[in-house]
Amino acid sequence: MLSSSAPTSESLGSSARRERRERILDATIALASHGGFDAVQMRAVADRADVALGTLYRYFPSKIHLLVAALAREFERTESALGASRIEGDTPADRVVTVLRWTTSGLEDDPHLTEALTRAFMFADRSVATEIRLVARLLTRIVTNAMHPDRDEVDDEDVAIARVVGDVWLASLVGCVTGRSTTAEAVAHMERAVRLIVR
Amino acid sequence: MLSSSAPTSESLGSSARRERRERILDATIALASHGGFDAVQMRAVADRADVALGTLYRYFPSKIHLLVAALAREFERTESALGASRIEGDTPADRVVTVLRWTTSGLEDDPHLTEALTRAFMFADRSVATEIRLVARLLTRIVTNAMHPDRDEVDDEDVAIARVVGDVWLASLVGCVTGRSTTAEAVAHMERAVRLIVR
DNA sequence: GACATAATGGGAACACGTTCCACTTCGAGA
DNA sequence: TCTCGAAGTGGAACGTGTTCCCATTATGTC
Repeated sequence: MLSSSAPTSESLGSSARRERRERILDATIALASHGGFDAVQMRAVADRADVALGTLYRYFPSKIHLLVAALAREFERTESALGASRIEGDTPADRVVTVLRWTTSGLEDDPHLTEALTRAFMFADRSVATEIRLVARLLTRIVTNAMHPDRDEVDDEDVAIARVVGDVWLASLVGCVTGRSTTAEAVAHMERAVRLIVR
Repeated sequence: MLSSSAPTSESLGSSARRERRERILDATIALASHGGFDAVQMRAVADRADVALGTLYRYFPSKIHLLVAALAREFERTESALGASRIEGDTPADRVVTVLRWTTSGLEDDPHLTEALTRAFMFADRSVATEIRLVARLLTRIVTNAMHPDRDEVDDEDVAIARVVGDVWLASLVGCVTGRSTTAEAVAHMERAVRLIVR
């Protein structure tokens, strides 16, 4: 348990463990991408990642944990991709819209994946609180960063605004996934909401 | 199928059918209220409503349909309860906050029920679109009505605002259910959001 | 190198949502 | 009243998430 390397953050243990974890998440994304939430079957993930079912459950205690962890990894990648480039737009609202568009287009390229990750996020219960919080924090940070790319610190008000934007974003995703609205409608709704909220 | 009475709206058929439907929804609410989403087990619902499992599935093609239908019924009752009384508050924002508080307190009295209904709503997929749309419409109408209790017609802008409020409300519910925030925090967040959005 | 401990593999078993089927009951029209 | 089709009953059976068990393999210690 308390082995050598711990360069990142958590007690992820050895590199073999980390590799296996990555393999599992890769398999999850691949299956989700192909057939959505229902296609992410635990036995299929285990097969594809070349681990036993019991091992999969040792890494991720439920299908929801697994999918939310996959979502968190995607978000981390999105954030670092965004961090690298300047965000287009003159006003905070413009930049937020840009970021949301960018993120959303990434998602609409892969509707199955979006469906799987969104539904997992929405279906999660308290036992997934840690992972959920991680995702929520990432989302808020992405938005506040779009609002004030230069600032390192943001005030309370900005966080509240960013959370509202995040709420609308999630609700819009749910709207798409549940077939209540098309992607275009969802994007339009988000834009309108941002113009209402951010200034 | 095309029997006698159809006094309300849909093709609900005979009164025996309607009674059975009500009994099923009652059983659903009772079980959800007691033990949340997981306690709403189809066999248990069928037992409690005194119908066979197959009959239950004839009325509601899945657990999610069942729970979303129950949510819709609760919303309809909420709306008619609200419609009866004047809403306190001098400004649109105040009235919206009042309504949300009222609705939310109703829900927080019964956290299990809230959890069950919220998770069902969030987990729904396209096949539940009809019921989902019904709930969304009710929610929007409740908010727009709070904004303009006197008006019968509302403009496009108001609907957009109401939808954002609804989004925040749903996201806040999810936040509670997933243990990301306490009820008090959720209410505070909603209030702040409404002040930002409605004027 | 031998050992203790933890991690993994393989697979059976269980729970609950869902489907299916054979049989019975109900209700409306001849 | 009789008949026929629709609706309901009871229960078996299937799929998938989840748990459990134990033999096997890695990992770190002496």
